[in-house]
Amino acid sequence: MTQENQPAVHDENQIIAERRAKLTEIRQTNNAFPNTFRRDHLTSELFKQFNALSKEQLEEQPTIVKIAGRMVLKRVMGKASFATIQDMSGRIQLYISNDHTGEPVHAAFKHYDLGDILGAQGTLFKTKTGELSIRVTDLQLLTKSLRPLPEKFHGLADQEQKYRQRYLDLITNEETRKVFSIRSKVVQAIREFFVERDYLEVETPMMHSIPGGASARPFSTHHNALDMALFLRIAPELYLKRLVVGGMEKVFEINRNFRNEGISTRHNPEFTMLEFYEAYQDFTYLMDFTEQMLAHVAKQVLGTTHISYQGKTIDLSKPFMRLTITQAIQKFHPDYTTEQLNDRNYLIKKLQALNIHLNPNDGIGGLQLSLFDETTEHLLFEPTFIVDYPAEVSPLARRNDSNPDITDRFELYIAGREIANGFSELNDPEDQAARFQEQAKAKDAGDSEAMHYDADYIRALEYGLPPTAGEGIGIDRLVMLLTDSPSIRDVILFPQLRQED
RNA sequence: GGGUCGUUAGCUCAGCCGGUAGAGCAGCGGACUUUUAAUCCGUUGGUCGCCAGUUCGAUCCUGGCACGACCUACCA
Repeated sequence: MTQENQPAVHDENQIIAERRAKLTEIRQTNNAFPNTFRRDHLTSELFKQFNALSKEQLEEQPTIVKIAGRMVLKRVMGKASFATIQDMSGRIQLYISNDHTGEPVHAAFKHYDLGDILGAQGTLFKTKTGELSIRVTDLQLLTKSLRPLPEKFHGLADQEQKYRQRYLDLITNEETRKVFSIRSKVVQAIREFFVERDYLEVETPMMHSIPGGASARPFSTHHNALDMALFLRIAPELYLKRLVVGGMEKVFEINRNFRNEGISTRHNPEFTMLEFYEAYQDFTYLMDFTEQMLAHVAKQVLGTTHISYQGKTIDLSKPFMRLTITQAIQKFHPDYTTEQLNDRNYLIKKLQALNIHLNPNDGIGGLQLSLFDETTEHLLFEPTFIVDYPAEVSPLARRNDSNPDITDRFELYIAGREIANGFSELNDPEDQAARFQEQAKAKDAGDSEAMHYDADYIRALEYGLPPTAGEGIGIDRLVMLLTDSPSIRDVILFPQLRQED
Protein backbone atom coordinates (compact mmCIF):
# COMPACT_ATOMS: atom_id res chain seq x y z
CA MET A 1 0.00 0.00 0.00
CA THR A 2 1.70 3.14 -1.12
CA GLN A 3 0.14 6.49 -0.45
CA GLU A 4 1.19 7.76 -3.88
CA ASN A 5 -0.95 5.22 -5.69
CA GLN A 6 -4.11 5.99 -3.79
CA PRO A 7 -6.76 8.18 -5.31
CA ALA A 8 -7.35 11.45 -3.53
CA VAL A 9 -9.89 11.02 -0.76
CA HIS A 10 -12.00 14.11 -0.56
CA ASP A 11 -14.01 13.43 2.53
CA GLU A 12 -11.26 12.71 5.00
CA ASN A 13 -11.91 14.29 8.34
CA GLN A 14 -10.52 14.18 11.81
CA ILE A 15 -12.53 11.14 12.86
CA ILE A 16 -11.44 9.10 9.86
CA ALA A 17 -7.84 10.21 10.34
CA GLU A 18 -7.90 9.07 13.95
CA ARG A 19 -9.35 5.70 13.03
CA ARG A 20 -6.78 5.33 10.26
CA ALA A 21 -4.05 5.99 12.81
CA LYS A 22 -5.50 3.26 15.04
CA LEU A 23 -5.47 0.86 12.09
CA THR A 24 -1.86 1.71 11.32
CA GLU A 25 -0.97 0.94 14.92
CA ILE A 26 -2.80 -2.40 14.78
CA ARG A 27 -0.97 -3.32 11.58
CA GLN A 28 2.34 -2.98 13.41
CA THR A 29 1.63 -5.73 15.93
CA ASN A 30 -1.16 -7.90 14.50
CA ASN A 31 -2.85 -9.06 11.38
CA ALA A 32 -5.29 -6.17 11.11
CA PHE A 33 -7.82 -8.16 9.10
CA PRO A 34 -7.76 -11.67 10.57
CA ASN A 35 -10.07 -14.34 9.23
CA THR A 36 -9.56 -17.05 11.80
CA PHE A 37 -12.34 -16.33 14.26
CA ARG A 38 -15.37 -18.66 13.97
CA ARG A 39 -18.58 -17.90 15.79
CA ASP A 40 -20.75 -20.72 17.10
CA HIS A 41 -24.00 -18.85 17.62
CA LEU A 42 -26.10 -16.08 16.17
CA THR A 43 -27.30 -13.62 18.77
CA SER A 44 -30.97 -14.42 18.22
CA GLU A 45 -30.26 -18.14 18.79
CA LEU A 46 -28.81 -17.31 22.19
CA PHE A 47 -32.00 -15.54 23.20
CA LYS A 48 -34.13 -18.37 21.86
CA GLN A 49 -32.14 -21.03 23.68
CA PHE A 50 -31.13 -19.33 26.91
CA ASN A 51 -33.28 -16.31 27.67
CA ALA A 52 -35.83 -18.44 29.52
CA LEU A 53 -33.18 -19.58 32.02
CA SER A 54 -32.85 -17.65 35.26
CA LYS A 55 -29.81 -15.73 36.40
CA GLU A 56 -29.04 -18.54 38.86
CA GLN A 57 -29.48 -21.33 36.31
CA LEU A 58 -27.03 -19.60 34.00
CA GLU A 59 -24.48 -19.29 36.81
CA GLU A 60 -24.87 -22.95 37.85
CA GLN A 61 -24.42 -24.33 34.33
CA PRO A 62 -22.03 -21.97 32.60
CA THR A 63 -22.46 -21.81 28.83
CA ILE A 64 -19.51 -20.69 26.76
CA VAL A 65 -20.37 -19.08 23.43
CA LYS A 66 -18.63 -17.31 20.55
CA ILE A 67 -20.35 -14.54 18.67
CA ALA A 68 -19.29 -11.93 16.14
CA GLY A 69 -20.74 -8.74 14.78
CA ARG A 70 -20.60 -5.00 14.58
CA MET A 71 -20.32 -2.91 17.73
CA VAL A 72 -23.24 -0.47 17.66
CA LEU A 73 -23.24 0.77 21.26
CA LYS A 74 -20.42 1.15 23.76
CA ARG A 75 -20.42 2.10 27.44
CA VAL A 76 -17.08 2.34 29.19
CA MET A 77 -17.01 2.62 33.00
CA GLY A 78 -13.40 2.52 34.14
CA LYS A 79 -12.55 -1.06 34.92
CA ALA A 80 -15.59 -2.59 33.21
CA SER A 81 -17.51 -1.89 30.02
CA PHE A 82 -20.60 -2.87 28.10
CA ALA A 83 -20.92 -3.11 24.34
CA THR A 84 -23.83 -4.04 22.10
CA ILE A 85 -22.97 -6.28 19.18
CA GLN A 86 -25.24 -6.60 16.17
CA ASP A 87 -25.20 -9.54 13.78
CA MET A 88 -27.56 -10.61 10.99
CA SER A 89 -30.07 -11.95 13.47
CA GLY A 90 -30.14 -9.33 16.21
CA ARG A 91 -28.12 -7.88 19.07
CA ILE A 92 -26.57 -8.98 22.31
CA GLN A 93 -24.74 -7.18 25.08
CA LEU A 94 -21.12 -7.91 25.99
CA TYR A 95 -19.71 -7.33 29.46
CA ILE A 96 -15.97 -6.71 29.37
CA SER A 97 -14.04 -6.24 32.60
CA ASN A 98 -10.46 -6.36 33.79
CA ASP A 99 -11.46 -9.32 35.99
CA HIS A 100 -12.37 -11.59 33.10
CA THR A 101 -10.30 -10.47 30.13
CA GLY A 102 -7.32 -8.99 31.91
CA GLU A 103 -6.49 -5.31 31.80
CA PRO A 104 -4.72 -5.22 28.38
CA VAL A 105 -7.71 -6.62 26.45
CA HIS A 106 -10.07 -4.24 28.17
CA ALA A 107 -7.70 -1.34 27.56
CA ALA A 108 -7.57 -2.21 23.87
CA PHE A 109 -11.35 -2.42 23.79
CA LYS A 110 -11.60 1.14 25.06
CA HIS A 111 -9.99 2.28 21.82
CA TYR A 112 -12.35 0.31 19.61
CA ASP A 113 -14.86 2.46 17.80
CA LEU A 114 -18.56 2.15 17.10
CA GLY A 115 -18.81 0.29 13.82
CA ASP A 116 -15.82 -1.96 14.46
CA ILE A 117 -16.44 -5.64 13.88
CA LEU A 118 -15.59 -7.81 16.87
CA GLY A 119 -15.43 -11.47 17.75
CA ALA A 120 -16.10 -12.38 21.37
CA GLN A 121 -15.99 -15.50 23.49
CA GLY A 122 -17.44 -15.70 26.95
CA THR A 123 -20.02 -17.05 29.36
CA LEU A 124 -23.72 -16.30 29.22
CA PHE A 125 -25.13 -14.47 32.25
CA LYS A 126 -27.91 -12.14 33.20
CA THR A 127 -27.35 -8.62 34.46
CA LYS A 128 -29.16 -7.33 37.49
CA THR A 129 -31.88 -6.00 35.22
CA GLY A 130 -32.24 -9.50 33.75
CA GLU A 131 -30.72 -8.87 30.35
CA LEU A 132 -29.04 -11.86 28.75
CA SER A 133 -25.40 -10.90 28.16
CA ILE A 134 -21.97 -12.40 27.55
CA ARG A 135 -19.27 -12.09 30.18
CA VAL A 136 -16.35 -11.85 27.82
CA THR A 137 -13.13 -13.79 28.31
CA ASP A 138 -11.67 -13.26 24.82
CA LEU A 139 -12.20 -10.31 22.54
CA GLN A 140 -10.77 -9.72 19.08
CA LEU A 141 -11.01 -6.87 16.63
CA LEU A 142 -11.88 -8.57 13.34
CA THR A 143 -12.34 -5.55 11.11
CA LYS A 144 -11.52 -1.94 11.84
CA SER A 145 -14.18 0.50 10.68
CA LEU A 146 -12.62 3.67 9.38
CA ARG A 147 -15.76 5.70 8.93
CA PRO A 148 -18.05 6.82 11.73
CA LEU A 149 -21.57 5.41 11.79
CA PRO A 150 -24.61 7.67 11.63
CA GLU A 151 -25.92 9.02 14.90
CA LYS A 152 -26.58 6.07 17.18
CA PHE A 153 -30.08 7.03 18.25
CA HIS A 154 -31.67 8.69 15.23
CA GLY A 155 -29.86 6.52 12.71
CA LEU A 156 -29.69 7.59 9.10
CA ALA A 157 -32.51 9.98 8.22
CA ASP A 158 -31.42 11.46 4.91
CA GLN A 159 -33.48 9.69 2.22
CA GLU A 160 -30.86 10.13 -0.45
CA GLN A 161 -28.14 8.61 1.70
CA LYS A 162 -30.42 5.74 2.70
CA TYR A 163 -30.76 4.86 -0.98
CA ARG A 164 -27.20 5.60 -2.09
CA GLN A 165 -25.52 3.98 0.91
CA ARG A 166 -28.03 1.26 1.67
CA TYR A 167 -25.44 -0.57 3.78
CA LEU A 168 -25.56 2.28 6.28
CA ASP A 169 -29.34 2.22 6.27
CA LEU A 170 -29.20 -1.53 6.93
CA ILE A 171 -26.70 -1.17 9.77
CA THR A 172 -28.66 1.51 11.56
CA ASN A 173 -32.30 0.91 10.72
CA GLU A 174 -34.04 -2.23 11.87
CA GLU A 175 -37.17 -1.32 9.88
CA THR A 176 -35.14 -1.41 6.68
CA ARG A 177 -33.69 -4.81 7.56
CA LYS A 178 -37.21 -6.04 8.18
CA VAL A 179 -38.54 -4.79 4.84
CA PHE A 180 -35.90 -6.72 2.92
CA SER A 181 -36.32 -9.78 5.07
CA ILE A 182 -40.03 -9.73 4.23
CA ARG A 183 -39.21 -9.21 0.57
CA SER A 184 -37.07 -12.33 0.57
CA LYS A 185 -39.79 -14.33 2.31
CA VAL A 186 -42.45 -13.11 -0.13
CA VAL A 187 -40.42 -14.33 -3.08
CA GLN A 188 -39.75 -17.62 -1.31
CA ALA A 189 -43.44 -18.12 -0.46
CA ILE A 190 -44.43 -17.44 -4.06
CA ARG A 191 -41.83 -19.87 -5.33
CA GLU A 192 -43.06 -22.57 -2.98
CA PHE A 193 -46.66 -21.89 -3.99
CA PHE A 194 -45.82 -22.58 -7.63
CA VAL A 195 -43.49 -25.49 -7.03
CA GLU A 196 -46.15 -27.21 -4.92
CA ARG A 197 -48.48 -26.90 -7.89
CA ASP A 198 -46.01 -28.54 -10.28
CA TYR A 199 -44.91 -25.37 -12.00
CA LEU A 200 -41.44 -25.29 -13.48
CA GLU A 201 -39.31 -22.24 -12.73
CA VAL A 202 -37.48 -21.01 -15.82
CA GLU A 203 -35.18 -18.21 -16.90
CA THR A 204 -35.72 -16.63 -20.28
CA PRO A 205 -33.51 -14.06 -22.02
CA MET A 206 -33.00 -10.63 -20.52
CA MET A 207 -31.59 -9.38 -23.83
CA HIS A 208 -34.03 -9.40 -26.71
CA SER A 209 -33.45 -8.60 -30.34
CA ILE A 210 -37.14 -7.70 -30.55
CA PRO A 211 -38.49 -6.24 -27.30
CA GLY A 212 -41.97 -7.59 -26.73
CA GLY A 213 -44.62 -8.72 -24.30
CA ALA A 214 -45.61 -5.27 -23.11
CA SER A 215 -46.17 -1.74 -24.31
CA ALA A 216 -43.15 0.19 -23.10
CA ARG A 217 -39.98 1.85 -24.30
CA PRO A 218 -36.93 -0.42 -23.95
CA PHE A 219 -33.31 0.24 -23.04
CA SER A 220 -31.11 -0.54 -26.00
CA THR A 221 -27.60 -1.90 -26.16
CA HIS A 222 -25.29 -3.50 -28.68
CA HIS A 223 -23.54 -6.84 -28.94
CA ASN A 224 -20.05 -6.31 -30.34
CA ALA A 225 -19.16 -9.80 -31.57
CA LEU A 226 -22.50 -10.27 -33.29
CA ASP A 227 -22.66 -6.59 -34.24
CA MET A 228 -26.34 -6.49 -33.47
CA ALA A 229 -28.75 -4.28 -31.60
CA LEU A 230 -30.18 -5.75 -28.42
CA PHE A 231 -32.82 -4.52 -26.02
CA LEU A 232 -33.15 -5.20 -22.32
CA ARG A 233 -36.39 -7.02 -21.95
CA ILE A 234 -39.58 -5.17 -21.06
CA ALA A 235 -41.37 -8.47 -20.31
CA PRO A 236 -40.67 -12.21 -20.58
CA GLU A 237 -44.16 -12.99 -21.89
CA LEU A 238 -43.46 -14.06 -25.46
CA TYR A 239 -40.61 -16.36 -24.41
CA LEU A 240 -42.66 -17.98 -21.68
CA LYS A 241 -45.46 -18.71 -24.14
CA ARG A 242 -42.92 -20.20 -26.55
CA LEU A 243 -42.11 -22.60 -23.69
CA VAL A 244 -45.76 -23.52 -23.37
CA VAL A 245 -45.74 -24.26 -27.09
CA GLY A 246 -42.76 -26.49 -26.32
CA GLY A 247 -44.80 -28.46 -23.81
CA MET A 248 -43.83 -26.77 -20.58
CA GLU A 249 -47.46 -26.47 -19.62
CA LYS A 250 -46.93 -24.77 -16.26
CA VAL A 251 -44.06 -22.30 -16.09
CA PHE A 252 -43.15 -19.30 -14.01
CA GLU A 253 -40.33 -16.81 -13.89
CA ILE A 254 -39.43 -14.27 -11.22
CA ASN A 255 -36.98 -11.82 -12.67
CA ARG A 256 -36.18 -8.29 -13.68
CA ASN A 257 -37.85 -6.23 -16.38
CA PHE A 258 -36.41 -2.98 -17.68
CA ARG A 259 -38.45 -0.07 -18.96
CA ASN A 260 -37.00 3.16 -20.18
CA GLU A 261 -39.69 5.36 -18.70
CA GLY A 262 -40.38 7.68 -15.81
CA ILE A 263 -39.14 7.18 -12.28
CA SER A 264 -41.53 7.75 -9.41
CA THR A 265 -42.58 6.37 -6.04
CA ARG A 266 -44.25 3.57 -8.01
CA HIS A 267 -41.74 3.10 -10.85
CA ASN A 268 -38.12 2.01 -11.00
CA PRO A 269 -36.45 1.43 -14.39
CA GLU A 270 -35.66 -2.14 -13.39
CA PHE A 271 -38.31 -3.93 -11.42
CA THR A 272 -39.13 -7.49 -10.52
CA MET A 273 -41.96 -9.30 -12.21
CA LEU A 274 -43.53 -12.66 -11.61
CA GLU A 275 -45.00 -14.11 -14.77
CA PHE A 276 -46.67 -17.50 -14.94
CA TYR A 277 -48.51 -19.51 -17.57
CA GLU A 278 -50.71 -22.55 -17.28
CA ALA A 279 -52.09 -24.48 -20.23
CA TYR A 280 -55.75 -25.53 -20.35
CA GLN A 281 -56.90 -22.77 -18.02
CA ASP A 282 -58.51 -19.38 -18.55
CA PHE A 283 -58.54 -15.93 -16.95
CA THR A 284 -61.31 -16.76 -14.46
CA TYR A 285 -59.10 -19.53 -13.10
CA LEU A 286 -56.29 -17.00 -12.77
CA MET A 287 -58.44 -14.69 -10.67
CA ASP A 288 -59.23 -17.47 -8.20
CA PHE A 289 -55.60 -18.58 -8.27
CA THR A 290 -54.40 -15.03 -7.55
CA GLU A 291 -56.72 -14.65 -4.57
CA GLN A 292 -55.38 -17.89 -3.14
CA MET A 293 -51.78 -17.01 -3.79
CA LEU A 294 -51.93 -13.55 -2.22
CA ALA A 295 -53.75 -14.87 0.84
CA HIS A 296 -51.19 -17.67 1.11
CA VAL A 297 -48.22 -15.34 0.80
CA ALA A 298 -49.57 -12.86 3.37
CA LYS A 299 -50.37 -15.66 5.79
CA GLN A 300 -47.01 -17.29 5.26
CA VAL A 301 -44.93 -14.13 5.57
CA LEU A 302 -46.91 -11.93 7.95
CA GLY A 303 -48.98 -14.57 9.71
CA THR A 304 -52.21 -12.79 8.79
CA THR A 305 -54.32 -12.00 5.75
CA HIS A 306 -55.37 -8.65 7.22
CA ILE A 307 -52.70 -6.21 6.19
CA SER A 308 -52.37 -2.58 7.10
CA TYR A 309 -51.41 -0.16 4.37
CA GLN A 310 -50.87 3.57 4.98
CA GLY A 311 -53.34 3.59 7.84
CA LYS A 312 -56.05 1.46 6.22
CA THR A 313 -56.74 -2.24 6.49
CA ILE A 314 -56.93 -4.61 3.53
CA ASP A 315 -58.43 -8.08 3.87
CA LEU A 316 -56.82 -10.54 1.48
CA SER A 317 -58.79 -13.53 2.73
CA LYS A 318 -62.17 -12.78 1.16
CA PRO A 319 -62.86 -12.97 -2.60
CA PHE A 320 -61.86 -9.80 -4.40
CA MET A 321 -64.45 -7.60 -6.11
CA ARG A 322 -64.84 -8.15 -9.87
CA LEU A 323 -66.05 -5.18 -11.91
CA THR A 324 -66.04 -4.24 -15.56
CA ILE A 325 -64.38 -0.96 -16.48
CA THR A 326 -67.73 0.84 -16.76
CA GLN A 327 -69.09 -0.74 -13.58
CA ALA A 328 -66.03 0.50 -11.72
CA ILE A 329 -66.44 4.02 -13.12
CA GLN A 330 -70.10 4.05 -12.14
CA LYS A 331 -69.40 2.66 -8.68
CA PHE A 332 -67.28 5.68 -7.80
CA HIS A 333 -68.99 8.19 -10.10
CA PRO A 334 -72.69 7.26 -10.13
CA ASP A 335 -73.58 10.33 -12.20
CA TYR A 336 -72.29 8.66 -15.39
CA THR A 337 -75.14 6.82 -17.12
CA THR A 338 -74.63 3.58 -19.01
CA GLU A 339 -75.77 5.36 -22.19
CA GLN A 340 -73.15 8.09 -21.75
CA LEU A 341 -70.35 5.57 -21.14
CA ASN A 342 -71.26 3.80 -24.38
CA ASP A 343 -71.52 7.00 -26.45
CA ARG A 344 -68.27 7.65 -28.30
CA ASN A 345 -68.97 11.34 -28.85
CA TYR A 346 -69.91 11.86 -25.21
CA LEU A 347 -66.71 10.14 -24.04
CA ILE A 348 -64.51 12.24 -26.31
CA LYS A 349 -66.17 15.47 -25.14
CA LYS A 350 -65.97 14.43 -21.50
CA LEU A 351 -62.29 13.42 -21.72
CA GLN A 352 -61.45 16.70 -23.40
CA ALA A 353 -63.42 18.61 -20.77
CA LEU A 354 -61.48 16.79 -18.03
CA ASN A 355 -58.25 17.53 -19.85
CA ILE A 356 -57.43 13.82 -20.10
CA HIS A 357 -55.08 12.70 -22.84
CA LEU A 358 -56.90 10.54 -25.38
CA ASN A 359 -55.94 8.70 -28.49
CA PRO A 360 -58.21 10.05 -31.25
CA ASN A 361 -58.23 6.66 -33.00
CA ASP A 362 -59.52 4.84 -29.91
CA GLY A 363 -62.84 3.09 -30.00
CA ILE A 364 -65.34 3.16 -27.16
CA GLY A 365 -63.34 0.64 -25.13
CA GLY A 366 -60.13 2.64 -25.30
CA LEU A 367 -61.94 5.83 -24.37
CA GLN A 368 -63.67 4.12 -21.44
CA LEU A 369 -60.28 2.89 -20.28
CA SER A 370 -58.80 6.40 -20.45
CA LEU A 371 -61.68 7.69 -18.31
CA PHE A 372 -61.23 4.79 -15.88
CA ASP A 373 -57.47 5.34 -15.57
CA GLU A 374 -57.92 8.99 -14.74
CA THR A 375 -60.99 8.99 -12.55
CA THR A 376 -61.29 5.62 -10.88
CA GLU A 377 -58.10 3.54 -10.79
CA HIS A 378 -56.59 5.40 -7.82
CA LEU A 379 -59.82 4.93 -5.82
CA LEU A 380 -59.70 1.11 -5.97
CA PHE A 381 -58.31 0.58 -2.50
CA GLU A 382 -60.04 -2.73 -1.79
CA PRO A 383 -58.64 -5.57 -3.92
CA THR A 384 -60.59 -5.42 -7.18
CA PHE A 385 -60.34 -7.28 -10.45
CA ILE A 386 -61.23 -5.07 -13.39
CA VAL A 387 -62.40 -7.08 -16.40
CA ASP A 388 -63.54 -6.57 -20.01
CA TYR A 389 -60.43 -4.87 -21.34
CA PRO A 390 -60.86 -3.71 -24.93
CA ALA A 391 -59.03 -5.76 -27.55
CA GLU A 392 -57.40 -2.64 -29.01
CA VAL A 393 -55.28 -2.19 -25.86
CA SER A 394 -54.70 -5.91 -25.31
CA PRO A 395 -52.74 -7.15 -28.33
CA LEU A 396 -51.72 -10.46 -26.70
CA ALA A 397 -55.04 -11.41 -25.09
CA ARG A 398 -57.74 -13.73 -26.34
CA ARG A 399 -60.94 -12.16 -27.61
CA ASN A 400 -64.11 -12.80 -25.65
CA ASP A 401 -66.29 -15.43 -27.32
CA SER A 402 -69.48 -13.34 -27.21
CA ASN A 403 -67.93 -9.91 -27.79
CA PRO A 404 -64.82 -9.79 -30.00
CA ASP A 405 -64.17 -6.14 -29.10
CA ILE A 406 -63.18 -7.10 -25.57
CA THR A 407 -60.70 -9.66 -24.25
CA ASP A 408 -60.71 -12.29 -21.53
CA ARG A 409 -58.42 -10.17 -19.42
CA PHE A 410 -58.27 -8.61 -15.96
CA GLU A 411 -56.11 -6.28 -13.99
CA LEU A 412 -55.95 -6.47 -10.20
CA TYR A 413 -55.92 -3.22 -8.26
CA ILE A 414 -55.06 -2.95 -4.58
CA ALA A 415 -54.55 0.32 -2.72
CA GLY A 416 -55.14 2.25 -5.94
CA ARG A 417 -52.33 0.52 -7.79
CA GLU A 418 -52.13 -2.08 -10.47
CA ILE A 419 -50.70 -5.22 -8.91
CA ALA A 420 -51.43 -7.85 -11.56
CA ASN A 421 -52.43 -8.23 -15.17
CA GLY A 422 -53.67 -11.54 -16.54
CA PHE A 423 -55.59 -13.01 -19.41
CA SER A 424 -56.52 -16.00 -21.47
CA GLU A 425 -53.77 -16.04 -24.04
CA LEU A 426 -54.35 -15.28 -27.68
CA ASN A 427 -53.38 -18.56 -29.37
CA ASP A 428 -54.85 -17.90 -32.82
CA PRO A 429 -51.71 -17.20 -34.91
CA GLU A 430 -53.63 -15.37 -37.62
CA ASP A 431 -55.39 -13.06 -35.19
CA GLN A 432 -52.05 -12.49 -33.43
CA ALA A 433 -50.37 -11.65 -36.74
CA ALA A 434 -53.15 -9.16 -37.52
CA ARG A 435 -52.78 -7.54 -34.08
CA PHE A 436 -49.01 -7.25 -34.50
CA GLN A 437 -49.70 -5.56 -37.86
CA GLU A 438 -51.90 -3.02 -36.09
CA GLN A 439 -49.21 -2.42 -33.47
CA ALA A 440 -46.57 -2.00 -36.16
CA LYS A 441 -48.82 0.53 -37.88
CA ALA A 442 -49.23 2.44 -34.61
CA LYS A 443 -45.47 2.37 -34.13
CA ASP A 444 -44.94 3.80 -37.62
CA ALA A 445 -47.49 6.46 -36.76
CA GLY A 446 -45.29 7.55 -33.86
CA ASP A 447 -46.45 5.45 -30.88
CA SER A 448 -43.06 4.68 -29.29
CA GLU A 449 -44.62 2.14 -26.94
CA ALA A 450 -46.40 0.09 -29.59
CA MET A 451 -45.20 -3.47 -30.09
CA HIS A 452 -42.92 -4.82 -32.78
CA TYR A 453 -43.98 -7.53 -35.16
CA ASP A 454 -42.36 -10.70 -33.84
CA ALA A 455 -42.29 -13.20 -36.72
CA ASP A 456 -40.71 -16.00 -34.70
CA TYR A 457 -43.43 -15.70 -32.08
CA ILE A 458 -46.06 -16.05 -34.81
CA ARG A 459 -44.19 -19.08 -36.14
CA ALA A 460 -44.31 -20.61 -32.65
CA LEU A 461 -48.06 -19.98 -32.42
CA GLU A 462 -48.45 -21.65 -35.80
CA TYR A 463 -47.11 -24.87 -34.26
CA GLY A 464 -49.94 -24.54 -31.74
CA LEU A 465 -50.13 -22.86 -28.34
CA PRO A 466 -52.64 -24.81 -26.25
CA PRO A 467 -55.40 -22.74 -24.68
CA THR A 468 -53.49 -21.05 -21.89
CA ALA A 469 -53.91 -18.56 -19.08
CA GLY A 470 -51.06 -16.22 -18.14
CA GLU A 471 -50.44 -13.48 -15.61
CA GLY A 472 -47.84 -11.00 -14.41
CA ILE A 473 -47.55 -9.68 -10.87
CA GLY A 474 -45.34 -6.76 -9.89
CA ILE A 475 -43.30 -8.09 -7.00
CA ASP A 476 -42.05 -4.69 -5.86
CA ARG A 477 -45.57 -3.32 -5.56
CA LEU A 478 -46.73 -6.45 -3.77
CA VAL A 479 -43.86 -6.04 -1.31
CA MET A 480 -44.81 -2.37 -0.86
CA LEU A 481 -48.26 -3.53 0.20
CA LEU A 482 -47.00 -6.20 2.56
CA THR A 483 -44.41 -3.93 4.18
CA ASP A 484 -46.58 -0.80 4.31
CA SER A 485 -44.01 1.09 2.22
CA PRO A 486 -45.12 4.30 0.50
CA SER A 487 -42.36 4.26 -2.15
CA ILE A 488 -41.03 1.54 -4.45
CA ARG A 489 -37.54 2.77 -3.50
CA ASP A 490 -38.14 1.50 0.00
CA VAL A 491 -38.46 -2.09 -1.24
CA ILE A 492 -35.59 -2.07 -3.78
CA LEU A 493 -32.17 -2.38 -2.16
CA PHE A 494 -30.46 -0.06 -4.63
CA PRO A 495 -33.09 2.04 -6.40
CA GLN A 496 -32.08 3.94 -9.50
CA LEU A 497 -30.83 7.46 -8.70
CA ARG A 498 -29.05 10.08 -10.68
CA GLN A 499 -25.28 9.69 -10.67
CA GLU A 500 -23.59 11.24 -7.66
CA ASP A 501 -21.47 14.44 -7.81
C1' G B 1 -41.76 16.86 -18.39
C1' G B 2 -44.51 20.44 -14.69
C1' G B 3 -45.13 22.13 -9.45
C1' U B 4 -43.74 22.52 -4.12
C1' C B 5 -40.05 22.00 -0.52
C1' G B 6 -35.13 20.92 1.01
C1' U B 7 -29.30 20.96 1.10
C1' U B 8 -25.54 24.16 7.87
C1' A B 9 -19.68 19.59 11.69
C1' G B 10 -18.97 12.34 10.24
C1' C B 11 -24.55 11.87 11.91
C1' U B 12 -29.39 14.20 14.00
C1' C B 13 -30.76 19.16 13.99
C1' A B 14 -31.02 24.78 15.74
C1' G B 15 -29.59 29.49 13.72
C1' C B 16 -34.58 35.94 14.97
C1' C B 17 -34.39 42.05 11.33
C1' G B 18 -27.99 40.70 6.59
C1' G B 19 -22.82 41.82 10.98
C1' U B 20 -18.74 35.00 8.26
C1' A B 21 -22.06 29.82 13.06
C1' G B 22 -24.40 26.56 17.74
C1' A B 23 -26.42 22.00 20.46
C1' G B 24 -26.70 16.67 21.03
C1' C B 25 -24.39 12.21 19.29
C1' A B 26 -19.72 10.43 17.36
C1' G B 27 -14.16 11.62 18.18
C1' C B 28 -9.97 12.96 21.60
C1' G B 29 -8.25 13.51 27.11
C1' G B 30 -9.88 12.50 32.19
C1' A B 31 -13.34 10.06 36.32
C1' C B 32 -16.27 5.72 36.99
C1' U B 33 -16.60 -2.66 38.04
C1' U B 34 -24.08 -4.14 36.18
C1' U B 35 -24.48 -0.10 32.10
C1' U B 36 -28.41 -0.06 28.28
C1' A B 37 -29.48 6.42 23.61
C1' A B 38 -24.86 5.12 30.47
C1' U B 39 -23.39 9.47 33.33
C1' C B 40 -19.98 13.57 34.74
C1' C B 41 -15.68 17.17 33.54
C1' G B 42 -12.62 19.14 29.63
C1' U B 43 -11.78 19.51 24.35
C1' U B 44 -10.93 19.07 18.68
C1' G B 45 -13.85 19.54 14.43
C1' G B 46 -17.29 24.06 9.43
C1' U B 47 -15.47 26.40 1.69
C1' C B 48 -23.19 27.02 5.76
C1' G B 49 -24.49 22.31 -1.88
C1' C B 50 -22.03 25.19 -6.20
C1' C B 51 -21.67 29.84 -9.26
C1' A B 52 -22.98 34.74 -9.97
C1' G B 53 -25.54 39.32 -8.36
C1' U B 54 -27.20 43.13 -4.69
C1' U B 55 -24.61 45.17 -0.36
C1' C B 56 -19.50 48.41 3.36
C1' G B 57 -20.65 43.29 4.69
C1' A B 58 -24.42 37.26 2.48
C1' U B 59 -25.59 30.77 5.85
C1' C B 60 -29.60 34.61 5.58
C1' C B 61 -31.86 38.65 0.01
C1' U B 62 -32.10 37.85 -5.73
C1' G B 63 -30.93 34.82 -10.11
C1' G B 64 -28.85 30.46 -12.18
C1' C B 65 -26.97 25.46 -11.61
C1' A B 66 -26.43 20.55 -9.11
C1' C B 67 -28.54 16.83 -6.16
C1' G B 68 -32.66 14.95 -3.41
C1' A B 69 -37.73 14.34 -1.36
C1' C B 70 -42.87 14.78 -2.19
C1' C B 71 -46.98 15.80 -5.54
C1' U B 72 -48.39 15.50 -10.68
C1' A B 73 -48.20 13.41 -15.96
C1' C B 74 -46.76 8.49 -19.07
C1' C B 75 -45.88 3.59 -17.63
C1' A B 76 -46.09 -1.96 -13.86
